[in-house]
Formats: sequence, C-alpha cells, structure tokens
Amino acid sequence: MSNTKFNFEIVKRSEEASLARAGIIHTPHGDILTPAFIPVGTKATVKSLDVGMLKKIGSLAVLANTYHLHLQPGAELIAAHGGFARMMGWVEDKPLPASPPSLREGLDASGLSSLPLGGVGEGSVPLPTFTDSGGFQVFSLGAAFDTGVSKIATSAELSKKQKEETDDKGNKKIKATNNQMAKIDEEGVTFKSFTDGSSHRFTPESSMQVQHKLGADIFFAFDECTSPLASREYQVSAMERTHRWAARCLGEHKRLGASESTGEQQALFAVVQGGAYEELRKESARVLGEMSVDGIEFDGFGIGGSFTKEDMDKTVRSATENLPEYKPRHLLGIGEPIDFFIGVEYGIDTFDCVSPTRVARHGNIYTENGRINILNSKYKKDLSYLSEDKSSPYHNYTKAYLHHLFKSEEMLAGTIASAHNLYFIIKLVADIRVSILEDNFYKLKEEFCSKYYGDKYLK
RNA sequence: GCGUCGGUGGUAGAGUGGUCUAUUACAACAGACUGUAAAUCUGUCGCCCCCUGGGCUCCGAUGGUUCGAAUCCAUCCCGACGCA
Repeated sequence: MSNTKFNFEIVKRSEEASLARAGIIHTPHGDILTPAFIPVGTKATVKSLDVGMLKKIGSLAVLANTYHLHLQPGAELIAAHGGFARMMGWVEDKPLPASPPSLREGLDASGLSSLPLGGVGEGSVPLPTFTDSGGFQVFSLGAAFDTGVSKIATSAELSKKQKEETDDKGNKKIKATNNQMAKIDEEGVTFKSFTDGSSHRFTPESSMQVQHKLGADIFFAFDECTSPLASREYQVSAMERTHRWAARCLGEHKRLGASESTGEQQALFAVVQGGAYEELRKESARVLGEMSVDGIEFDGFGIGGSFTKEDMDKTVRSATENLPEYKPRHLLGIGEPIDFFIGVEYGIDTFDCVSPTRVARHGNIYTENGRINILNSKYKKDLSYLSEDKSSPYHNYTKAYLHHLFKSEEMLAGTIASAHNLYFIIKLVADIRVSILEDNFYKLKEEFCSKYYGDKYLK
C-alpha cells in the first residue's frame, strides 16, 4: 500500500549541525514547511482561538486528541462532518455560499450521516491535521494523576520528587496514585472518563479505528508514555510493550485502509520511547524504524515519553540518529523556546506543545526578552506593546491593556495572550527554518537565547 | 429626645469569656504550568526579629469585672430602624 500523497522532502541539510534539516511534509491537505510548530487543539479547538486567528498567526496544521474527542463528542459525529478539520472549520478559505446549508435539512434517520460539511461549508478543502493517539493520557491520567509529576522536569526537581516518592529504605511509597484514572495491561488501557468517570477501553486497534474516523493527515501509534520517575526496568518493559503495540497499530492501519471520513490515506507515525536512557532510545528508534507489518512501514516518527530538561539533547539525538533519515520526526509535547533549538539541532522536524496556550491563559507572555507574567502589578500602567516585532498580528496591544483584561477576567485576555504566544513560537520555529536554509542556525540561537534567557544557555 | 439592633483585619462577613492574629469568601501580592484531568493549581496576606522558632500589637473609644475579654458591665462616639 503506497501513500502517494504523503511524503517528506528534505530541502536542505544544515552545514552547521549534522542532524538538522529544513524540509516539506506533503500531506493530502497541504504542505507543512519544516521545522514547524503545530498548535494543539485537543478537543478540535485551539483553546480560545478561532480558525481565522490560527491562520493569521501562521499555523500550518492543528493537532487534536483521540482520547478527548472519542469521549466527547464521539468519533461518529466527527466522521459525519468529514473529519475534525472540517468540523472545526480548519479549511481553506473559500467564498461563502449564497445561502448557508441548513444542518437540519441534511439529517437522516440516525441524525448524522448525511450532515453537510462543517465549518465554512461545501466545497471547502481541509487543511493539514494531526491527531495524538491517547498514549499521553496513559501517563497524565495514570502515573501522573494527582501527583504533580510533569513529563519534563529539571534533574533537581526530579530527585526531590523521587525522594518524596520513596521511603527511608528506598522503597516506593504507595500514595495518591491509587486515584489513577488509567490502568494498563498487555492488551490496552482502561481509562476513566475525566468528564463523567465512566470506563473506556483503549487498545492499539481501537485507537487506530478512532483516529481513522477523526481523519487527520498524520496520526500516532498508541504508545505508553511513562513517568520520569519510573525505574529503568519499567522503562524497558513499557518500551517493549510500546513496540508490540506499534506492530498491532500498523496491522490495523493496513486493514482499515484510507480514512473513512476524508477518503484520504493517512500517515501513521510510531512513537519512540525509552525514557532518558540513550541506549533504550537507540533500541526503540531502530526497532520502530525497521518495523514492517503486512508490507507497510511507519511514515514518520514521534519522540515521546519523559526525560529531564538536561537530558533532552542526548535523548532526542540517540533517537533521531537511529531513525530513517528520510522520514519526518515529531517531538511530542515539547515547546519552550530553547527546546526548539535543541530539537532542530538534533534532527526534529515538527513540534507540538500546549505550553504556549496554557501559560497564555494563565497570564504568561513570551517577549523577546523572556517570559513575563502580565498579571504582575508592574504592568498595570505599562504602555509598551506586547511585542517589539511589528509583524506580529497581536503586537500592538499594550501590556497595561492585557493586564487589565486579565485582572477583570475578560475572555479576550486568554485569546489575545494565546494568539500572541502562538505567533511568537510559530515565528520562532519558522525563523529557525530560515536559519538552516541560510546556514546561520547557531547565530540565531545565540542571538535569540542571549536576549531571551540572558547567558543561561550560552556556552 | 426615647427605644431597639449593631460597630471585627483592604471589603463582605463568622466568632459572643480561655484551644483568637481571629473561620470563610473576595480583593491584593507572588509562583508554577512542556503529546491539555488546567481560563487551573500553589504560596503569602497585622508589625518586627537571631524566621521549621520567638516577640509585640489587635476586634469603634475609654474605663471596669475576671487568673484570663473580640466575647461580660459602664460611659462615650458612630450607624440603621422604630416611636415621639
């Protein structure tokens, strides 16, 4: 089975960093120029932004989540829209029809199947999309639930947490993790719904089935994202299980064929695991890179799992060095400014991350000179603009205005902050792309980081 | 003028003899957040210090009762309501 509409073209390899490259991911619904940052729209919405704003800030694709959309509103409804891109209106701009199609007229007996196209209406063409498999929820609703453990921590934070998690004799304490909302076995994972507590079973096969209905151009194998606190022994067994699940995903993907909601062939990415252990990352990358089931291989690779901030470079590198170089690599859930330089330097093509939008809703704003908390009283009368970058569509709001919007809890606060932060990040990664094309990657890194972080990341 | 009720930390509002620097909420001030359980969560919030502890001050004002008062009594000041 060939996937003719999906392929990855390497436009230029960096002459400075041997693993870095600029490229283009061609998908059935458009091209993604890489390196690129993909905004996260978990529930088929990038929180607080509409698609007009997404386009305005230069978003090339949107990544949604299988677990969330399966629970609400359900894959059937999304398939009835022709996939989540159409449902959320993430489509190419077309003139609006003279009279908008009535949703009621299109309903059949089941109330679903002949629903006309969502978003801006008939004739529109969806734009590129990703879906995550639900593998991250194995961690966030499982080992991490109610513990305050994040998948990325500094090594200092990690050793502190490890101490809290073990008693004097070095044994693991049994604590709040009894509340876990996810239970793993060899066949799959049983989740409790975060909306109503009901039980839901995910397996590699069911994740593929749901993702075929969601209809993203790029989707991920169902993996087990582990905790950074997990032992090496556990990382090994989770990695090996992820590999067995990957093979099942490939088989099911082959069996399912093209997406039933878009009619297009989707690209399946495996997820490399192995925690912060270089030799495990290497093994995982090799196994998944060579994996072939029923004559098909993975179209690309995600780097998943947990590692410390300090280990990110080695972890990513030991994976990418061992992956087929002509296939795209996505660094799952990573996205603070410095991370893009690390990721791209070691061969990452795409990123997604909730951080820009989450911290935005909480009042944190990326600026050329570092991240600020716009809620701080010092911004109350600050008439300077959010950004010195005049190309930013949201640069010319004053800090005092955004401070006021947050203080008065206006909805627009999170919207402007999210749009601003996403533009900042999308632009940063796009600038990194240009720096590879022009062979001045390290110059950009030094310029950006010295302004943003001071001397923290400079050698 | 008489009567009744009431005056608590930035605000609202608990507490009505010792466990009270005083519940709670809001406001204020900071912090955290990396494949979204998150427009969420955490901390501080009378003053001072040798700050995992200690000292001082405090519930309209003053005086008193008591071993001990935000809490009881007296007087005064202020407010609301009722009656003249």
